[in-house]
This record gives sequence, C-alpha cells and structure tokens, in this order.
Amino acid sequence: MSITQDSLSISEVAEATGLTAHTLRYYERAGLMLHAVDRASSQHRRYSGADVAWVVFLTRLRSTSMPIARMREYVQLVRLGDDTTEARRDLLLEHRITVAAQLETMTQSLAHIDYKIANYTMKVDGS
Amino acid sequence: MSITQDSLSISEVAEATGLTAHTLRYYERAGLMLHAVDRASSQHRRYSGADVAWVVFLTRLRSTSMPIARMREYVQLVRLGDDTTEARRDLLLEHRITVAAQLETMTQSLAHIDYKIANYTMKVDGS
DNA sequence: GCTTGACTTAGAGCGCGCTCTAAGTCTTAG
DNA sequence: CTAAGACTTAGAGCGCGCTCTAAGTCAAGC
Repeated sequence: MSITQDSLSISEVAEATGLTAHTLRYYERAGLMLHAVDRASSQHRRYSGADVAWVVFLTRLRSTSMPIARMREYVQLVRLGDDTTEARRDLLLEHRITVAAQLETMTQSLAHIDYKIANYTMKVDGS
Repeated sequence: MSITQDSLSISEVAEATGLTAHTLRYYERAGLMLHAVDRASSQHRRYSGADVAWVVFLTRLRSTSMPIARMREYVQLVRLGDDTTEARRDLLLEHRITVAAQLETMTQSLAHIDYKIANYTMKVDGS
C-alpha cells in the first residue's frame, strides 16, 4: 500500500497497534482522535506518525481500563490547548490512583492463586 | 439478623465480600458455587463460612479478569474431586500466564502515564 | 471495460457481567 | 390483625466496548 511514505492506511495502523480497523474507526467516531484523520483523494484514511503515536497512547489508557468516556474528556482538554495542562494532569493523576489500586488488587489475587497452584503441585508431585 | 451464628444472610455476605446480593444470586445461578447454598426454613439463603471463603476466592479470580465461563470450568473440576487436581492446577497456571501479561502491560502503561504526569507537573510548576 | 480488493458509511448486533423488576413469601414488631 | 422489611423467583434490561453488516466507492491490474 504505502511505499516509503509517512502516512499509513487504516489496516497498517491496525497491524501496528494491535487494534482492528473497525476499532480505529470506532475510536475516531467516539471522539478519541485529536482531529479527524486525513484522507487520501480516495477518501481512505491516512494516518500520520503523530496520529499513530496518539492511538498508541489511547491503547495505554485503555489497557489500564480507562473508560472511553473519560478518555474523551481527556481528549477534549488536549484540544483546548495549554490552558488545560493542570486539568489534564489532574485527570491522569486521578486515573493513576485507580490503576494503582487495580494493580494492587490483581497482584494480591495473583499471590493467592499462586499459593493454590503451589498446593496443587505438591499434591500432584508428592506421593 | 444473625446473632452469634455461623451462617450469614445474603446481605451480610454482600457486605462482607463487596458484591451485591444480586450478584451473589447470579453467581449461584451461573454455577459458580460448589453446591447450592443452604436455606433457612424461610427459604432464605444461609451462607456457611466455607461458602463465604469460596465467594472470596471467586472474587479473586474475577479481579484478575477470569471470565465467568472459565470460572465455571474450574468449579466443575473442584466438584469432581481429587482426580482433577492436576487439571485444576493447569487451569490456574494458564490463567496465571494471562494475569502476569496483564500486570506487565498495565505496569508499563502506568509508567508512560506517570511520565506524562511528570511533564505536566513541570509545565504547571515551572515558569 | 471488468474484476478484485481495500477501503468508505450508517447503523445494527453482540457478548459479557451484571443489575433491576415484579410479584410473591416469610418473619417480626406494633 | 396488619404492616414493614428482608428475602425469594424468573426473567427482562442495561451499559460498555467493540464487532459486524450491507451497500457503495475507488484504484490498480488484466
């Protein structure tokens, strides 16, 4: 598709980010892109490097379970420019707290699961 | 409700586990309990200590994102008794792998988010 | 000119995990 | 005897995050 060009097709971005083309369109519709993605003359989307970097950032928020609606709030702040720096930081800080709690819970649960695994292994291996 | 009695009502278990009574009934219907919960003469559920401990274990599996269907598989193995020890261990080991991956991804995403927070803080605090 | 295939859109559909509703039962207090 | 309140059931409904469908457009290769 692209030879040596600094914009990518939707399927290339899907490939690069691990999202599907469907999901990329959905994210754009959901207002998660900073601006509408550029189009080729064919009306096909052409993602810039910055677009891709942004999508990757979105996947980081998602992988930490930030809801789409909250991500949209963040995007809106970014769109508003430098005046919202503090608000953006606060939003991320708040999110950070919930992520840390999640990690804590998961880590503890994993420890309990590991304990169970160890017991089972004793039963299996031991006489 | 219970004075000094070793069985708990559904709302007490809800309180103790952080689940709702609705969810507790749902879990039972979904086949996640080792056996139907005992009933008082009023037909109200009476959870034993072991029942509560099991529910807590279920919440550990859920907090690590194990799907309900997979949890049900595990429960079925437990019901089948000692012969399934190895199968149960394998199921937990497999789950362990996905949880570890999740933790890894989340931790990395959190690091990126922290980096952003640090940048914002510099902008806010610095001149 | 025709076919193939990657894309486009609007909008419907889906799977999951709850979450709630409605109607009924039982126990206890007044 | 009545009313309140905690429970019961079967089954419907919901919110989220995709995921898919159908019909159409466009560009490239034969």
